[in-house]
Amino acid sequence: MKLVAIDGNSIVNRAFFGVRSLNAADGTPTNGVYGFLAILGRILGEEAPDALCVTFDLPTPTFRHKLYAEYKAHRKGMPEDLAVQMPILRDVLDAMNIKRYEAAGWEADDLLGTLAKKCEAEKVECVIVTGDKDTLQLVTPLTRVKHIKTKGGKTETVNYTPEVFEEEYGFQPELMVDLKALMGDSSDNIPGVAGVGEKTAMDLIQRFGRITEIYENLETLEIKDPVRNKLKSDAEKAKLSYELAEIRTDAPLEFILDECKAQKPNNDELYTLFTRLRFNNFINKYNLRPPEITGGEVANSAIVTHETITVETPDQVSVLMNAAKNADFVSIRVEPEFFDSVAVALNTGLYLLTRDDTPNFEQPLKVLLSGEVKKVGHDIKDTIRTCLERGIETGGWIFDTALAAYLISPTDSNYEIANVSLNYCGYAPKTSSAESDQMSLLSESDNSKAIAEESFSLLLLKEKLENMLSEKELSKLYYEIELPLATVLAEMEYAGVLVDKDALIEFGKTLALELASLESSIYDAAGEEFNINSPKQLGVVLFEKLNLPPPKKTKTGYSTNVEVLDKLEGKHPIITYIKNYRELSKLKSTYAEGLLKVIASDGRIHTHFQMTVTATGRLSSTEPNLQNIPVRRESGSELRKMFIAGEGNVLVDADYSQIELRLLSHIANDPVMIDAFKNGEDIHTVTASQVFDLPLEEVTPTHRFRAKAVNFGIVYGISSFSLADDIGVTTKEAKVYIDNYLAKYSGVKNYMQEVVKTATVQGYVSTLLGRRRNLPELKSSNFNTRSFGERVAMNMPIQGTAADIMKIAMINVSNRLKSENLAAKLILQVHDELIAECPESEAEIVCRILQEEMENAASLHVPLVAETKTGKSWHETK
DNA sequence: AACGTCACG
DNA sequence: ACGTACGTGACGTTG
Repeated sequence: MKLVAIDGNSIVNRAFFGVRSLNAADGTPTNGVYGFLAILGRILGEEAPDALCVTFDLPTPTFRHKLYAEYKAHRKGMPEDLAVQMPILRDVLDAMNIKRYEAAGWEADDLLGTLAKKCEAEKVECVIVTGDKDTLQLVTPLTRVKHIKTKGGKTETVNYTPEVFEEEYGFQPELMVDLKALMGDSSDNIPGVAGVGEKTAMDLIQRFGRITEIYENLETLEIKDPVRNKLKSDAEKAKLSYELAEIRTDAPLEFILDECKAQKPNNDELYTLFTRLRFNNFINKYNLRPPEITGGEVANSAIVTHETITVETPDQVSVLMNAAKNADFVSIRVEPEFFDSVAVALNTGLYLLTRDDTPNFEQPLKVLLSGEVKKVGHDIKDTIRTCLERGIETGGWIFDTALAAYLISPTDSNYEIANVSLNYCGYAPKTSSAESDQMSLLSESDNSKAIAEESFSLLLLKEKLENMLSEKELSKLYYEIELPLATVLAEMEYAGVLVDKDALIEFGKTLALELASLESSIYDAAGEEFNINSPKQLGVVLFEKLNLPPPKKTKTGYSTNVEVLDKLEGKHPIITYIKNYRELSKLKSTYAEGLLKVIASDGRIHTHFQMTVTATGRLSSTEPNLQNIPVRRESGSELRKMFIAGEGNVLVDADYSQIELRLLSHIANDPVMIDAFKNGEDIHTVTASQVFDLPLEEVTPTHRFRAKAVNFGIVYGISSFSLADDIGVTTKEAKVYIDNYLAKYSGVKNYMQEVVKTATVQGYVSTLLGRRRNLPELKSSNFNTRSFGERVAMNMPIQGTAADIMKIAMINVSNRLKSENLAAKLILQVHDELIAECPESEAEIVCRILQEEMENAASLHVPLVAETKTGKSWHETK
């Protein structure tokens, strides 16, 4: 029989300092709880105990040593960020059904001592898990102390058995109290004997044992007189220190081994907690399932029971269709893959239509998806795209719960129905997507049940989220930008981009040949064969075998990234080969081969634009990512020749010129910068002339290059170190540039200060259009975290406003193309660049539309400028 | 799954 | 003294 007793305070403290900053959805710090659970998992794996408990100090302890209360009072208080996590940890442990021990006025060490003693009495093995060494005095053959320490981000454990202890200290564990009595412990405010430190104390204990022995024979001991005198004058202190250091074993706790024995966690409570804390990996680890809806929880809703009615007769169909058409709105979920079932929730009931059960299924399905029925969906862009692919006309989408949840809190990690529902309505439906891994194992009826549950929860969510949007003044942004954009994006994805498949295959082959040749050159130069793609192996070859000087290290070893290689170039021929190899191998794997895999049967690539991913409001692109197709280097732009227009078509490419800096000038209301843009000047040259105090015509390319880096740096929330690193000057020099910049652009300086200040007070930043990002980081006690928050506060309004403006432009372009009956279609967006494909005959008008709509998407203190170009390939438009 | 690397704005 | 720019996604290696 084995009990593991965890020193809760000590372990959570260690976890708090060892785990990077983490936050729950509402910004509450959670890293201590997270780390605690990680350590707990590890312990359980190592020890496989029969029973488990955790001890805690109570928040307001009354000290048992009244005389020395002042010592304890000095003890450093817990950081606020950790203190708020303590009740959460208690809740988590309770939900896990793990026994907690705490007693007013008793410290964790005493509780552990008491537990250990009771175990001894029952001949139960006891493992004390702790992060400090105070409890080592408890070690016996039956009681072991598992000491956890963090070393360079990794946690190490030492198991103190009596043998291990004696090996390290040279005396028996029970003498630990005596040691402390002599040497003291500042962290526990044990005074000890003045002038006696660890060395002397160890020596005394090793030679003479107990302090009682030492004091009884003080005059005759073989020790130096100064030590003897110190011991003599602090005899009283030593005695008191002994009492302080001795862990008591008589705490009033009722230890019942059975209560500590392994019990199942409370699924519903733990799932709810972990979701709130955003501990998704623990949800998986403990196999937790979303709580199921019970009658009681939904009693307040319009639907008292959420029993699903399967629509099976023509009569039922027509009744439902009438109700749906006349309702203010319904909510809807469609089985995503085959559209084989659709669930509709109304205020009057929850209905399921399936291809198998519902007569003439396609007909009601089409009506429900059409503009005739006003409806709420979740991730409607996806549904709309599927409708387009299946030739189903669609419209009437008045709300998207995923988009709403994103606007309310854009930093959440996922917006699946179960999560959103749990966050905002307090329960989670059984979902189809959350169990996607087991999708194939789900029977058809389970799947249908899932979408029915989902549609039901959307109904509840809509009301809640709509209120929150309006509270946070996000409604305009939501209804005028995000919601209409979903349709535009669905159409863009559906249109896709044509690629020259044969050319791409050829490109891949050419790359393969060049790579093979580089590979043998590299092996020759290295004198051995190794995996060039492994940074680890490459590091060994470069810095150990070839003895090149390693300029930089990463956490795990040598850094071999391109900056490092640049510094090494010329020192050995292998470097150039490796740089070329890296460049080509990236092209081959990510682009040549990667893109080939996703060319659809129509010869086009249909990316997925994600609307709920970025913290700033930008889109992202996946499967494949078409927003990071190479362009900067020669070899990469080759690739853009393969992104082409269809037969008789051209690509029209429009991009904003310096949109972020223009927005900075506007938002900061900086007269110098605004002037520069109004006069149509080159902003980097102007900045160079400001920073280096030169007339415009004396600005050299180097000046301009550095000024450009400063401009970027300002937008990102600059630091002199990084700027220096970026442009290769000293930190000191970089600082001069920045100071000059801020002196000349005083509006910018002022804005940067103000935005951080306001964000700290409000807890969020926002764009011109009202998009928000919460910034719990600004309240962090950690310097790095806080600095990060400050940079984000400076950057998000700029990047985010640019994203908002581009979204407006996209909606307006899309509308114009339709209202002017053009065949042109938008096909891509790359943050500040918008690409359409159209018949050659439309090229001119489409250019004009793109330019006009992009430039007129917002009215600022400076003009917005968009430049357009036409070509048969993406390469030609550059 | 985490890391290092590198592609883009 | 800290550790260093904002926002993304994909790939290959490694533990």
